[in-house]
Order: sequence, then structure tokens, then C-alpha cells
Amino acid sequence: MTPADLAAAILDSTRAVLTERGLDTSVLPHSIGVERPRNPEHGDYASTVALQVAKKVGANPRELATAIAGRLETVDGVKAVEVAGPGFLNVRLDPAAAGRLARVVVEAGREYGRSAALAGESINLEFVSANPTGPLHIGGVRWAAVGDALGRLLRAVGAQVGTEYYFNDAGSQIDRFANSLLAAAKGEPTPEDGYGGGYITDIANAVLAKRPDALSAPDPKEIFRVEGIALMFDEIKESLAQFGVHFDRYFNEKDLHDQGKLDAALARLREQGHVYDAEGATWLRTTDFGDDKDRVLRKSNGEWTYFAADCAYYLDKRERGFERVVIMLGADHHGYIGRMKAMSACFGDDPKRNLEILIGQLVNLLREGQPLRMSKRAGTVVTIEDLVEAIGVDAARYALARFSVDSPIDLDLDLWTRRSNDNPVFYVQYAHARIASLLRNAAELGVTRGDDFDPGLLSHEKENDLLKALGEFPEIVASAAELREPHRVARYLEELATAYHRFYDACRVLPQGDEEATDLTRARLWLVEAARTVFANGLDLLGVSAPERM
RNA sequence: GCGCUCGUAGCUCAGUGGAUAGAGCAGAGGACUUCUAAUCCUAAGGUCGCAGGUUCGAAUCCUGCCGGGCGCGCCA
Repeated sequence: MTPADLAAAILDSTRAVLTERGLDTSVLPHSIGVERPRNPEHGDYASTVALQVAKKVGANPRELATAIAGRLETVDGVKAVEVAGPGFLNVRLDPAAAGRLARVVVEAGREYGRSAALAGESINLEFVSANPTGPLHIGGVRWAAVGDALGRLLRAVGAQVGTEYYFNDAGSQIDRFANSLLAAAKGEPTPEDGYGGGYITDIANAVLAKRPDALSAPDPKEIFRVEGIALMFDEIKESLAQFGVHFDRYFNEKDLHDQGKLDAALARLREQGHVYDAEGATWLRTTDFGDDKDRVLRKSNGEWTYFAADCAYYLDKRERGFERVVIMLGADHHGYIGRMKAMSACFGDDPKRNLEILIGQLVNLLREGQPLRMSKRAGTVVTIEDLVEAIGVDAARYALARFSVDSPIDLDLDLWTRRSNDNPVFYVQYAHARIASLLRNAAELGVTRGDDFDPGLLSHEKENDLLKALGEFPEIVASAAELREPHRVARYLEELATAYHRFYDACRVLPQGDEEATDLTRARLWLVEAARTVFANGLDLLGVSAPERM
């Protein structure tokens, strides 16, 4: 019996009790969950459904709980139900019913944890979106790790997902980049407002290698612009690929201009009645929908604003069939939320459903407890490559994905390279490697788990705890996807690793010395394989490897 | 000034209105002739920033205040 099965049984029992009494069953939610109480006296699972429902139907919660308990106790697999406190339902499962979960997990294999929780949703996920004026810095890398994990999560629960990287290769940032390259190629100092750092010299030299005539050409700056961007972007894409991140689409802002999408968006907004002209410029009345000031779409000099391109890009995503547009931005851009939400409403969309903007706090890096001060100008930026070189892809992805994006994080580079329990990624990976090792030993001994096992044998306290943790995985995946919070998967895996290590410590799996394999050996091999499956599936959702050996 | 966001153990952080608020690290004590000790066990550590409010029940929701971070261009 899985937690989902139990929750469904509790809901059924509650509905039956309400019906029996002629009470309104429409107050019941479509689905409920069960909790896993920390205190073992509170049973294997607990439900608060009686507390939630009692008031709405005018019943006494404790008495209602008692009636539900009476029905629930007759359900196959339920061993006992107690009513506690104001009306908690504390459920104990039959050990065999709990143990059968091992089979469910093993047979589902790579599918275990996947569901149809968000089936039918079409979601566009935009993240990183750094312009190709330099290597990816640490903030962008956080989004690469979190965004990619979120994409994997959303797909795992049945959503249609398109991941995108938006960039532009025109405009003043790129201009400064081109000027900096040109100066470096001529051996001149970095221009005012230019980009410093060693990578500029590297790229300038690479351009010269490719186009030896660049400096004597009619328009050297244009050559450095075009070739420099191409080289820089290749480097970014290569870094992302090594980081395990692939985008479905790299979207160039220029395409919006070339295809007349800005005019089309403006026309659409005008139709909707939210556009006006004033002071020679064209404005979007975002204040109609809560923004603190109206925004210019086309400047008085006839040029489009960046915001106008944002509008066109949003509309383009929607017209490509994405019902939900999710954009991940750094905290320094949170001021855009108001205008973006209002823009969505100006198109006639529901900004709550159609547009989600996720704001991620910044990342500080520490080395030996001291903050690494970063400056793009001085070229002392910590790049994706620096990070991977310092701590490796697995640790980097895990470290950046294990925290809520709401909290600014301090990453201690020394900690994440340590091969010890300080380091959560090793703690989780070690659990997987330990299982892999155990399974290799089993194969060597010629012990196999067989086609079937007696689930009632998995009745040790630590086996029960492990089974319960394994049972939670699908719900964790679904909630992490729905809440757009991949860090929940990492935290869950850490708990699962604790449950596994405790089980391993308390329960011998393989026979020792001359002992023969027993039914318990086989049952435990099913459990161990189930645990291996969940570690592998969970780590895969984070884009972190599940090593066979460490 | 206005807006957003955060404030939980010495440190780094979990905690989608539920029971006695958790984990790791640091510090104290214990378990290795190992199915990988990169592990496990025990004890200790808290006015959940402060004050009100809603609720049977608040770290969680609402209001105000205090403190930190960030943002408030016809820049990109």
C-alpha cells in the first residue's frame, strides 16, 4: 500500500461517513495527502481530514474522526487506526502491506516517481538568458542548475516543457563588448565602460586567429562584434553542455525584430485598449493592472524599448501554445515583476495563471570562510568553469539546487570539495554507491532476490522507516514540480540517505560466512533495490550522477 | 520615501495552517577483524526578529514596527 492508496482510502471513508449522515460531501477536497508523523507513537501515517472537514459540516471533529476510523480499519492493509488529540487519525499499516511497496518501486524502475500530476500543462521555461558578453557568472549558473532541474521535474509529472535561453546580440552591452575586443586586439587599454578580464584578450586573439585581416578590414569593430559573439556564445553553450544543461531553444531577440513581432505585439496591445501616445513616445498603460508607472514601448526617437521586445517575446511564447510562461530572474531584476504581470494582463491573459516569474537570490562564494568579491569590470568574476573546476559538476549542481531560491546562499568552496559528511552531495551519492557495492557482492555470492518475496518479513523498525521514505517520493516530486521548488528533491534525498544508512547499520542483508541466503535475505534485496531505484531517479532529476563506486 | 524579499540552534539551512519546531556542521561522549566508518548511536543546544490579529490550532495567513539584501530610467 502506497501513501497515495491510503490517502484515497481515507477520503473514501470520510465520504462514506458524511453520506451516511446526510451531510454535504462537496466540502471534501478532490484529493488529500497523508502526513508522516515524526513521533512513532502517532502511527505510520496521519491524516487531519476530520479536523479540516468537521467545521464545514458542523460536526464534532473528534467524533467525526472516530466514525472515519471505524470504516478505515476495515480497509485491507490497514492494521489499526487511532483517534488522537482534537481529531487526528493515526494509521498503522499491516507490515506486509507496507513491505509490498518494495515490489511496486522495483517494478516501476525508472518510472517510479513519475506521474501525471501536471499532465496536459504546457510550460515554457526560460532561464539563464545571459547575453554573450562574457562567460557565465555564478548567478547564471544557479539558474542553470535550478532551471534545468525544474525542467526535468515538470517533465517527470507529465507537463509539456520547452526550455529557452533568450539573448540579444545587438545593443549597447554588445557594443561595449566589441569595443573592448577591438582595444585588446590593438593592445590598447580597456575602454571606459568596457569589459576587462583575461577572457577579453583570449577572445580577441581567437578572432584574430580566425580573421587575420580583422584589424585592416574596412569595419574592424563589426568583425570583432560578429566573431566575438559567436566565439563567446559557443563557449557558453559548451560550458552549459559540460554542466549537463541543454536548452530546447536559443532565442535571439533579433528574430523578434526581423519578423515584425514587435509591431504585431504593439497592434495587439492597442486593440486591447491599453496603449497611448504621449510626449512623442508610445506607452503601455501598465498602471491599469497594478504597475506603479506606465512603461514606454517605443521611444520618442522611434526606437523600441527592451520592454517592447519582452512583450513580443511573451506573446510569441503564448502563440506557440505555451499556456504557462515561466521566467527565472535574479533578485536584481525583481522590479520587473510588476510591469511583466501587467503586460500579461494587457494582452488579456490571466497573469496569475499564464505568467510566473521566479526570483532567485544571489550567490556568494566563500573560500576558507572569506567571501570572494566579484567584479565583472575587474574581471574577477567567478564563472561556471571556475566553479566546475573547483568543486566538480555534481557538487556544483547539487549545491546550487539544494537551497530555496528565496534565500541568498553562501557556498563555501572548501566545504563542497570535502569528501565527508559535511558535504550533502557525497552523503547522498555514498548511499547509492554503498547499495551498488552491496548488489555487486550479492551477485558474486550468487544470491538473487528472485521473482517474489514475503513482504511481511520487512518488519524491522528501520525497514519500516525506509519503506515510508521510499513511499513519499512520488508526492515529493509532484509537489516540487507544482511549487517550482527543486530543492525539495535534494532535501528529500538527504532524508532518504539517512533512512538508508540507518537501515544498513541495523539490518544485515547478505549472508555471512557459511550462512545460507534466507527469505529475509531476498526480501531485503528487494528493499535495497527499491532504495537504489529512488536514489538514481531522484539524483537524475537534479542532473547529478548516481555513482556505482566512490 | 515607495515596492519586493528575507529574518528559525554557535554556523549553513529545511519546514505546501496541525501534535513535543527539524537536519547537517561545529563542540561533548561512544560504535570499525566494514555486506564501503564518506557511516551509525547518545546527550547538549530555540523568546521561530518584536508586538498585535484571524483560527479549535500560527514558524506558516493578516496588520504594524525593527533589522539585512535588492529594486525603483524614453538603460540593456
